[in-house]
Amino acid sequence: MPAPSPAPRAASKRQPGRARDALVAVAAEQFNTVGYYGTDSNRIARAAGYAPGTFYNHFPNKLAIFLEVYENWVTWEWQRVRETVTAGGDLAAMCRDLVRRVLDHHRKWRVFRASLRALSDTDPVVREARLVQRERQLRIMAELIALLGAPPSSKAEMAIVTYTVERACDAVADGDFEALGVLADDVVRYLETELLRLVRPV
Amino acid sequence: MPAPSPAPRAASKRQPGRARDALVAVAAEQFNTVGYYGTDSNRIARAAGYAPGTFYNHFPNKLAIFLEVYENWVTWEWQRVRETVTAGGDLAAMCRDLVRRVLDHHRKWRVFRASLRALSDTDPVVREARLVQRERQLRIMAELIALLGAPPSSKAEMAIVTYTVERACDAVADGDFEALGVLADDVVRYLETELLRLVRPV
Amino acid sequence: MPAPSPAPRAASKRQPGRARDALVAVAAEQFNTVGYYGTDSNRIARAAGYAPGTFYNHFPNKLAIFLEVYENWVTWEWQRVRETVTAGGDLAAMCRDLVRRVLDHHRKWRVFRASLRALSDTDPVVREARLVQRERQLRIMAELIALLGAPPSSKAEMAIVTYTVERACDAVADGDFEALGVLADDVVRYLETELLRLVRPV
Amino acid sequence: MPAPSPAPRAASKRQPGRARDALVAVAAEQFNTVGYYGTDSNRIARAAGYAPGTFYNHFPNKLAIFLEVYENWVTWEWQRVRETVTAGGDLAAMCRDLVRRVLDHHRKWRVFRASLRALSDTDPVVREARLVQRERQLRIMAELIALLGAPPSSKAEMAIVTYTVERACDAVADGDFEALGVLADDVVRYLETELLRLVRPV
DNA sequence: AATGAATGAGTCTTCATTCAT
DNA sequence: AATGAATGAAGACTCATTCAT
Repeated sequence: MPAPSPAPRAASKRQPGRARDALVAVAAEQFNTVGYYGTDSNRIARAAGYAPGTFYNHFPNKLAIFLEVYENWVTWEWQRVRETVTAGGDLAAMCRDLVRRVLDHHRKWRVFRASLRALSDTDPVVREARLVQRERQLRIMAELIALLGAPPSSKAEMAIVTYTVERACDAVADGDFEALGVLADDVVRYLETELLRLVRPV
Repeated sequence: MPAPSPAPRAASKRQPGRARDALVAVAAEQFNTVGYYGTDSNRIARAAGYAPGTFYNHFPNKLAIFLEVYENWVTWEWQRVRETVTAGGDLAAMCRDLVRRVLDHHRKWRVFRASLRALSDTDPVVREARLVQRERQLRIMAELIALLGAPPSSKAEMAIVTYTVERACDAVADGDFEALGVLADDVVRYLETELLRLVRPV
Repeated sequence: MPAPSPAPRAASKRQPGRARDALVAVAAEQFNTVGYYGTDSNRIARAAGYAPGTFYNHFPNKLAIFLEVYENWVTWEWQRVRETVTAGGDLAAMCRDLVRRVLDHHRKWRVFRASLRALSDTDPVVREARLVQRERQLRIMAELIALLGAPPSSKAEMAIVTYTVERACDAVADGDFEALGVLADDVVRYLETELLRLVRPV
Repeated sequence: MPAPSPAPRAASKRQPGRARDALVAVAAEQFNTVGYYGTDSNRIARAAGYAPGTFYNHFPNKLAIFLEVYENWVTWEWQRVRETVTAGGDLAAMCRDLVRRVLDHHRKWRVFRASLRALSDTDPVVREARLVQRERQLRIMAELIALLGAPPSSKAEMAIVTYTVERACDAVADGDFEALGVLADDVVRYLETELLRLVRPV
């Protein structure tokens, strides 16, 4: 029995797609600040400049926007990877650049990734979404390896490298190594080597 | 941490330490079933055979019991590792056994580990606790390596192997590899090799 | 993520069963004032002198307390019927008294009955509960008829009379007849006759 | 009220009255499926092939369309009754036919009638509307009785029969009798007899 | 006449935590 | 040590209604 409400506001907001984008942007920022459970859908809407109800005009529930943020995140990451790869140049330098960029991305999205990892172990929907994104990443990886003229790697190899790099980046981003008195540089070098091995042409 | 035991009968109450143990056992099981946020402190108490208030006679808050479960978890894991190492025998066989056991442990505590990973990225208290346990693990690892007569490894090396094994085990436990059509056996072999490299005497 | 809350209040309230009774009483009154959909669980609790959460310590949801009010309602009604029947005396006078009392009861619970009727056509749980209460009423009716020495009626007869009386009482209570310019007395006389026919010994 | 027709194609829009009819048809179907409170005005519009705003171009609020559905319902019911009566023939056969048709109608609109009954006990506007329709029904009834050459009945008599038939039909439609193990046939025969008594010429 | 994005108060429900007994 | 009724702030989600276009 919702009571009648007054009319909507700002005319500036009536552009279609505007609200959805604003919502996703704010959600990404919130998830990356206070985590999934610390984020409240009403706050996302308010912070984006809308009323709570607007959120549910664009997403069926909180999880849906989280999944959308996730998909965007993967897209962003691989766009940067592709940029680096297509820029060409020395292989070793490229690997260095790659690791640096991926690391930056993980560093920036530390808390969001924490939530993602946590949820995918608890929520079947997130788990499924993650699998989908992983497949996507493997496909892109294979494509980029081919682009470099390297021999195709086995799915197992690629999967292991993907997980290793990802986890290591998360760890560096989380400051785990640093906190343990280990130079992150050592880890970075390790990752660069692993990558180089993967993309080195015969 | 012994496997969760059934809730104590009324008759078994009022024995010192009894309630606390029962609560921790039930909490471990709950965290490993529905995750941290899915676990209800009242429910822990009830499932253990006590009233909600009793929970707070033994733990200041929900996080405290989670941390206790975590510490128990680490203790238990390394007890098994130590057993395997001290049993002696062929190095390669030992590594195989080690990986298998650790894998089993992660598999069994899959959901709990998911929550732990998630929380440590969001909650500073959990993060701190995790660091403490990591140091502990590194110390135990160095000790066991020495026990085997292998040359001491760098902290970086050990940390990397620790993270790699841990993440890989989590991934296998989560069925990630399986879902991707990659045989987990390949991963297992990879881990065995990494371990062997670490503990091999000069 | 509910925030920690301060301690409970009034010591006078800690008597077990007290809260539940107060909640049911207030709920009955609310349902009978603004209907099921107009009643809010937080308001029930507050009006009973408790916090919102207390409601859910006693009932799983709003429907549950509605059902409890319903069951109580039936119990009250038939207690009054039984009183009248066991009081003995002239059959015709008894029927007059019966109709008057049932009518009073329906008049008093007009709005609640409106909600009950509406819900039982929409909600399968309420529908089921209603059937259960109907059976109960039929059993009591048969028992009372036997008590009066009247020959047993068929289930069909009793069911029809039950429905007729019930609907007619609802209609009178709702003021339908009155509003139509028909004297409610005519209806009442009709019901008395029907009842008398049912309970008249051979 | 003709049976709800499928939502109009885009091509059929912009014809005067078209939208209003489509909205009413969909609303009737929705009210009869999920009840008044289960029906969403936005959904009515969408299902009819229009945007939410269009709904409020044709009706001031949700209640208004409900009332319109109700009026249509009554009109339709009495059209069928009139058809049967004017068809002439044997009185007893006619009464049988009448009861069957009214029963069918109630059966088909079971859930809608449930909502109507509920609302009229809670909402004064619906209550008023119902009274208006009742008067209308009584007028039609008197007219039809005269048509049959039967002596005029008292308003009380007609009102009682109207209520009885209505409630009994609702009960049969709801399956109440069936659920109680009573053959609906018995009820039907009872209603036929009551009707016959009403329309039988001296 | 139609649109549809936006509104926002309202409502149910949860659960970590307290404290008088 | 144990109890368990009570707390109450928080948060997800709904939906009748509006209005600028």
